[in-house]
Amino acid sequence: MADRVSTLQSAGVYQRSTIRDVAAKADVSVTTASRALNGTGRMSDETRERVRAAASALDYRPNSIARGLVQQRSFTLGLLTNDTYGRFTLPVAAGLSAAMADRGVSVFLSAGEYEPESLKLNLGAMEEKRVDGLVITGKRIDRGLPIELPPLGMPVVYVYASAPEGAVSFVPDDVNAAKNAVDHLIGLGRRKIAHITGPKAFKAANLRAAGWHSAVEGAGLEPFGDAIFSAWTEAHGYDMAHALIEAGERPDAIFCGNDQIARGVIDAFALMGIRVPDDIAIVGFDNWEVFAKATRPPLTSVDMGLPDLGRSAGLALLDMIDGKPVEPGIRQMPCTLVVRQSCGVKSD
Amino acid sequence: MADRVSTLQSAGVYQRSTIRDVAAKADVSVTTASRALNGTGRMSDETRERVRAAASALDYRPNSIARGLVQQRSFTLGLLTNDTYGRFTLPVAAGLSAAMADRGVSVFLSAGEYEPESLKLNLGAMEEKRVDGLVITGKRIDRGLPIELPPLGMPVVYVYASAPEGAVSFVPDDVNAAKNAVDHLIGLGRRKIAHITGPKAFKAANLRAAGWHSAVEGAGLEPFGDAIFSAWTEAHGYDMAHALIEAGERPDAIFCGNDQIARGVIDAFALMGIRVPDDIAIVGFDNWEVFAKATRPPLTSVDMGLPDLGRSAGLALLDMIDGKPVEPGIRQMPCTLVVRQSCGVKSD
DNA sequence: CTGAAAGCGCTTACAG
DNA sequence: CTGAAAGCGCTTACAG
Repeated sequence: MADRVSTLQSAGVYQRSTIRDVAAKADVSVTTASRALNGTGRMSDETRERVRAAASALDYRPNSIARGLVQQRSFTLGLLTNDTYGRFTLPVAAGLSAAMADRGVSVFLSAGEYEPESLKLNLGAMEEKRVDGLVITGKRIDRGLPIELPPLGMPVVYVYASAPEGAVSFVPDDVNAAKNAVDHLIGLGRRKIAHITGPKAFKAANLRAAGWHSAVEGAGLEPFGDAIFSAWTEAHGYDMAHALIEAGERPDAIFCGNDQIARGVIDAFALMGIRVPDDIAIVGFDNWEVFAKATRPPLTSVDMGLPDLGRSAGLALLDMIDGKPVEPGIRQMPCTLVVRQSCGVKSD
Repeated sequence: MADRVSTLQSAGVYQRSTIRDVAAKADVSVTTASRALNGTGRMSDETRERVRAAASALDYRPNSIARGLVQQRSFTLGLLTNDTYGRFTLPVAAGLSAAMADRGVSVFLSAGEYEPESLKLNLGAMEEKRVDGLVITGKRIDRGLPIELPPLGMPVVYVYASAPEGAVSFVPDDVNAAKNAVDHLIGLGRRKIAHITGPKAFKAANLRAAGWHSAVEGAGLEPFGDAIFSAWTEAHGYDMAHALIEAGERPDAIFCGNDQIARGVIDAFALMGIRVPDDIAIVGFDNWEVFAKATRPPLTSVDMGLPDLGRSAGLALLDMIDGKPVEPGIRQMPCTLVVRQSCGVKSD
């Protein structure tokens, strides 16, 4: 049988070489070729090498569809997200997809709103593709899927989304992240630290407020007023900054629940002639660089390490797929504070 | 043979039903079951219905891996992007993935920098998965892949990236989008329209400048100075706004090459006491809502319709996969102007 | 150390 | 209108 040369281009059709071509060229059985290529079985180094050379000469690419059929694994994962906007999903997806690529696993993206209809469509597609597992991610840690997951017969992990009882999930450690950010301000000598954050209905807002509270009390200080629950927007940061200043006594620092609020606060202060950080230090949350780097001065902010969240979730999912025991529950992953100038750190 | 019930959960293993189970339950051959389910072949309505009922009772999901093996199609696409940041990619991916989901096609996401190493890794994975086609996207229309694509034997389309000669590619129609935006300003009575945009090295910046020029000249006006090439950042918008005002005569409108520049300009004007739009109208480009909605006043901006770009690219790719003739070349897709308040339109 | 054969779950000529 | 059989490209008991 003539080799099917992989670069052959007849009638626009590209014929890939198969393991049979490799076996024929190396003059071994298909069985041996398979084992040589996969590093399984025992055989002489010479044989293994001969097979590998043949594969390489033919530019052989194993067909993972065929492999998947017999091994009952597709080496694919599904990623479901409702964060069309991409603020959270793309970093998670990038970390996940990079970690998976190293292990020969590819990730199907299913972006869109979490509407029951489209969700079912996408889940159905992933079931038909026989994905080995599912990563479900969102844009807030207290909202999950709006539908009950049908019994899927595959492992699922949640990232930055609420998960049902007994599931494996990964979220940032909001409380400690907030605590560390506020500790940092305290370490820089700030004593009157206010907190402006998103809506009370968001769990993340409450956790960050708790971290703020705990840092302040841990240092033997009084919280500067109550946490101000508002909305996650610049406009609200702007308005709340005005309200805070008009209320009378000034804080010497504000820990903001996200970068957009921090941005609004800084803009308001600029127009009021309040200097950041000299008069009031500001720290944000998200480390969303288009915002954090664009404020004047650049914003110190908490980085949730979303790529790592995606990576960790993917690795846990792979373990589950391999049948290894994985502890259920919520994993709170550590965040890091990215220090820029808005917090008043001395530059060297 | 007993049906393998799809909800059976033995030793943690979930046994899906196969077409054999469906055939057995409907008391037909596997051949007939296949045809009934796919709507091919001719058979009595009664038979087809009986097969469908059996499939539904067993919660049968066709295994697209098995189907792919015989049909030599995987019903998957690969999406390659270097826009880790996600500004352009996620909208494109969402449009692509939604349009594909309706057709039973799933999309592999490969996000990361365009580093030759990781690119080869990802391409290799997609070849092994036997994707039916590839969508290559980026974050600027004049940069493509840093590696020569090996002969892949599969169709490729480019979106928001530069494409090799003879390829099929989709980009926004920057020239006309800019022209329309400036025409809008002219229609509102503005006569001295300046242009601040990104670096001269970016093709998009030159195209938008050309559109600005053409609109101004088309209306029999003089361009207000040369196009100001700068950088795509707020900081540069801010600085250029200062430079423009200090230079002497004021424009009555500025068309900005992106929303971040527009944001910087508006912020600078706010601090200078220049009123937008009363004194100077501003229009941006990208319609990136976190920016466009956060400026005071909200920003009128060009929307490139990225989801539609992804959608169109996917449909073209599907045609190519089906062997239909697809004209090579660059398709410039129309953009729309989203009117808010910064351009000075009268509110009703 | 190596190979012939069965089989993963489908589709599709081919035959009736 | 319906079915038996071959085959997509692999892996893996089983046998030697």
